[in-house]
Amino acid sequence: MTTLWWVRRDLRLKDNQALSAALAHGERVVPVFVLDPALLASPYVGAKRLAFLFAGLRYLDADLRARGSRLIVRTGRPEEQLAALQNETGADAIYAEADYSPYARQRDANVAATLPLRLAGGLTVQPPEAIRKSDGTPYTVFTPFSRQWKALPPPQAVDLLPAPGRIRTPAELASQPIPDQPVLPPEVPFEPGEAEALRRLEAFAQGTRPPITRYADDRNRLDVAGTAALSPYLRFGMLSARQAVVAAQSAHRAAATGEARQGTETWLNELIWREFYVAILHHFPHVRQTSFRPNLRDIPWEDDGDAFAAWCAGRTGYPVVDAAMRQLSQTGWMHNRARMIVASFLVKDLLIDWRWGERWFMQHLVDGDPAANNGGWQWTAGTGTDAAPYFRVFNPVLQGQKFDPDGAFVRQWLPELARVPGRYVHKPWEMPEAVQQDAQCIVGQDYPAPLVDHKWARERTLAAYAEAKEKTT
DNA sequence: TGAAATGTTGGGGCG
DNA sequence: ACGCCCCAACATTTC
Repeated sequence: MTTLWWVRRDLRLKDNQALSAALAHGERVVPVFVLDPALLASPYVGAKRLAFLFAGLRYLDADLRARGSRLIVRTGRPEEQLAALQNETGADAIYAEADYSPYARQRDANVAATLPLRLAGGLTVQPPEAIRKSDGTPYTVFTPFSRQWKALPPPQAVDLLPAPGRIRTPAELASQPIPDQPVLPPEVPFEPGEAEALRRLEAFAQGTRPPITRYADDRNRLDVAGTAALSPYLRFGMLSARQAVVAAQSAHRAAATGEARQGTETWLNELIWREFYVAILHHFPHVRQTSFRPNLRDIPWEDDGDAFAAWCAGRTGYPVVDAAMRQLSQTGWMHNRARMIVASFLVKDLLIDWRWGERWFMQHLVDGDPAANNGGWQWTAGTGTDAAPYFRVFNPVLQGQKFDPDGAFVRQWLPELARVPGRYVHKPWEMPEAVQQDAQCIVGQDYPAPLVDHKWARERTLAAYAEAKEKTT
C-alpha cells in the first residue's frame, strides 16, 4: 500500500512520529507539502518566516532525495489537494504531526471529514490533552502545569526515532517547484534545515561547559549570546521537542556544578513554557481573539497609529526598545528579554492594544508561533493565564542598564548612539548639549526624543487598567 | 520573568 | 560627649 506523509511543521527525518507511522503502515510513502493559499494570505504570515520555511523545504527535499524519495508540493485547499493525491497514488492513509492552533485544527477537521487522516504526536513532548488537573480541567497556571508535566515519564535517548533509510516513493508523481520567493535575507542568522538544528543543539547542550550550563544567568543578557536560538527550528520541527528535552536532561545529568544544574533546569522550564502555551491555545482558542481574563476585556486602548509606527520602526527614543525593534525587522529574531521589554513598552507605555504587537511580531519573527506569541503578549499585557500582574511595568531605562550594562547591544543596532557615553546610552535625552555635540548625537535630530515620558505613561496605564477592571466588576 | 513609593536603620558630620 | 540631622542603604508595601 501507499501512504501519504503530510508535512506541515515537522521538517525533519529524525524522531518524526508521523513519518515513522507512515513508513510502518505502507511500503511506499509519498511526502507531500500543501501550499495553502489561505495561510499564505494571512496577515499573521511574514516574508522572512515564509522564506525560512521554503528554504527548509528545499533541505528536506534534498534529504529525501538522498533516500530515494522527494517532496511533492501542491498548491490549494489541503482537503482537495490531498484527495487528488490520494486518487493518484491509491493511498489508504495520511499521516501528519498533530497541530493545535485553531486554524490547524479546523483545517485538519476538514481533511478528516472525507479522508483517512491520522495524527501523530511530536509538536510537543506531552500532548496538550494529556496534562489536566485531577478534576479533568486544563491548567491555567504554569507552575502546577510544569509539575504535572515533569511527573510524567520523561523521554529517553533510546525513544528518539532514527531517520529512516530508504524511502520508496512512486516516481511518476507531479510536483510543483518549491517557491524560491521570498528569499531569505542574508541578515537572518538562521541557516534552515535539520542538520543545522542538530548542530546548534549540540553546540548549546553538549561538550565541556556548554552554554546551557550558564543559561540561568546569561539568558537575560542582551549583549551575550546566552540563549540557544533554537526557536525557528522548533517552530518548523527541524528539531523535535523530544530531542531538545533529551538533550536538556543529558546536560542535567552531566552538570558538575550548581550553576550548571540550574542552567539545564531553567532551559527545560522554557521548553515547558512552550508546551504550556500550546496547551492554553488548544484549550482556550478564544485567546487569539480576546484576553483570557474576562475582567480585562475593556481596556481603553489608544488607537495611535503614529505611535505604533514609531514602535515598529524602532524610533521611540528609548534605546533598548529601538535596538530590539530594529534587530527584529532586520534579522527576524529578537532576544526573549527584549521581547518582554518592547512588549511592555507598546502595551504599558504607549497603551496600544497587545493584538497590534502580536500581529507585528508574527509578520516579522522567523520563529513566530501562534501559541507562544499569543501567550507571551497576553502575559505582558497582564490579560492572560498566569500573566504578569497588570501593575508590573518595565522601566526601559532600568531594563537596559540591567541587561545591557555597557550598551553594547544598543550600539550594535543603533549606530547613531555609537559615541554616546555609557552613562547616557540608555537615556540619551539626559545628555547635556555639549555631550550631545561631542557624541555627534543631537537628540531630536540624530536620535528621537522619547515618544512618551515613562513615569507619566505608567500612571496613565495603571488608571486605564483600573478603569477596565471597574467596568467589569 | 518589576518598579516606585514609603518606611526603617545606622553611620557620620556638626553644633 | 551628646543630640540632632542628613541621607545612603536596605526593607517593606503598594501599584
